[in-house]
Amino acid sequence: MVENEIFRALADPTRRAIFEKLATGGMNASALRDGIDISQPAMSQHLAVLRSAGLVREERQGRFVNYEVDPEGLALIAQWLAKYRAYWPARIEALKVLLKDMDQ
Amino acid sequence: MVENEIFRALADPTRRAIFEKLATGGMNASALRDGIDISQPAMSQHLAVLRSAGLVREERQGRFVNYEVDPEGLALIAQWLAKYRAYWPARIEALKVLLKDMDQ
DNA sequence: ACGACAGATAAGCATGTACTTATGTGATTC
DNA sequence: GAATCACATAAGTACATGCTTATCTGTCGT
Repeated sequence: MVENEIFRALADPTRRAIFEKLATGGMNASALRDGIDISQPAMSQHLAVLRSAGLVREERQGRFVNYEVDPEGLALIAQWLAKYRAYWPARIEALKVLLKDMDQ
Repeated sequence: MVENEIFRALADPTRRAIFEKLATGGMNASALRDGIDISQPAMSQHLAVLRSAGLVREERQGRFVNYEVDPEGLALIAQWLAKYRAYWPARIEALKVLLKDMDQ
């Protein structure tokens, strides 16, 4: 089950921090490390989890590996969330505004 | 951090199943149990986790406790997701359709 | 070809988590 | 008011998870 890996991946605060940083722009694993207090193997392991969850994708560039946000994972969360749209109250307005933004 | 509790709560497949069932309509803890193979204490513990994450809320009714989906938690996920709207590709179309649904 | 570098993988360990059984707490029924 | 019911809590246990240190793989510069 794909949702399982996604939510499991995001359940860890360090992993969310990595994802958030990656969302500011693609970068390699070393660049990701500074600012976050984490060892090289730990980072590598976290990236592997995020990648297998479809939240992040990699691209080899010589001896560097460039990581970037994979929209696939985000889309799956949105799909999951959409199943419960019946429970959305007034916040729908906010979402509509957001949608308009995306549309331009 | 609230996001932490939410994602942690949803990381467990049993808990997602409970939430999903609850999304079909509020019900008490015993009613939630049938169909899902789970002991009474386990259910109680899962509900406590979902509740403290803001995904579910309870209402005492005599000796029963009625549970229902709490929109608060869902809204927080949506907010989290919105931070990454820059990464949404063509799926925006799908979301727009969804939005139209919600709007009617 | 060799050393340095970016990153992945392996193995071990400490802590977290989801379950179990047992028991506690209120509300209901007789 | 005693038994029963719905649910919560406690304590223990097996397994998952995130870290560590050590090592491996592959690429680059010289």
